[in-house]
Amino acid sequence: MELYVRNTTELANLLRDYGITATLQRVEIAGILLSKKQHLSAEQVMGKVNQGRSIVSKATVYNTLRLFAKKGLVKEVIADPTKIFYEPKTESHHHFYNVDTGELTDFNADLKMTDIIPDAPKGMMVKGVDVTIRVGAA
Amino acid sequence: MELYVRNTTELANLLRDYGITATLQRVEIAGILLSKKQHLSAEQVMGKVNQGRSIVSKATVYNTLRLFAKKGLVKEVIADPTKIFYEPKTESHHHFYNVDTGELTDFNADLKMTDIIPDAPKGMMVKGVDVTIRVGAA
DNA sequence: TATTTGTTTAGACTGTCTCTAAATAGATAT
DNA sequence: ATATCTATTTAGAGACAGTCTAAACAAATA
Repeated sequence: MELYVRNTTELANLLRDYGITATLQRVEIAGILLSKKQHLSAEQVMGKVNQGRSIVSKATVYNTLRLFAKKGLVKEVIADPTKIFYEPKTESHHHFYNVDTGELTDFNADLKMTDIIPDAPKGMMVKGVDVTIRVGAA
Repeated sequence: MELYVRNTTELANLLRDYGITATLQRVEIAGILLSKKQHLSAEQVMGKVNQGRSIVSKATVYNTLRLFAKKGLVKEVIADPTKIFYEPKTESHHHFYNVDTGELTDFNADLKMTDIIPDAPKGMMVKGVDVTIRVGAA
């Protein structure tokens, strides 16, 4: 599964690999978000996908990002209390969150966080571990 | 600094210890949130503080919780993408977040997370480390 | 061609949270 | 005490991310 894809057919195949029907709008959105390591909010995707022309509606942007996250193609980052960020799902990494600017930056998890976390409550399954390091002006 | 305080004068003193001017409204809110280990949203605090009668306005609830967090008396929990939760600031612990129900539960950090995290970016200071374990129906 | 199923859409709507400008309360000076 | 200044609270308007609805559209199948 190749991330950071640009080509339309490759993108369509990638979507199918994740069980997502490829449509024009979905390919457009995937093309933007998966082009490189980045964290984009729904409104940022909205802006980039509709540069000038209007291709994808707001509802579709929100629905599509949610769908991508549910299918495991992208990851939601919950760190900014005002909005969700989306990022390509790459190797295990976590985030610095700058509380002054709202900026997100990655750091690699050399030590697997899963090694040090407790078991999930009975009947529950661990869906993921998110580590956020809040940073700010010293 | 005694958390889980109920008594009004103790609460007022606690607020002063944290550099917060004690007012009727602030003491009411502190009394609710600091009474025990719990995670409350602003709207939940709003509901509890105004049982029947109306004592504290919405604006004051939001402003006060933000003030408490800034002064270090309570902690903001960013895990639910739709709202902020507030909790008494106790020993280092982290959270299970049930993605199906939105429920938060604590787990103790026997291993200090600060031991395994990388340095903050240049000129930045680490304000805190939050670990959220997303769980859901198996 | 008709039917079914899935996707997209504009725009209304919701819920959390913030802002504003006025009223109130508390503290300080005279 | 009384006047003055500063901090706090307030109702209500407003901002903004995100969701919902019901209709239009597209694609696949009968």
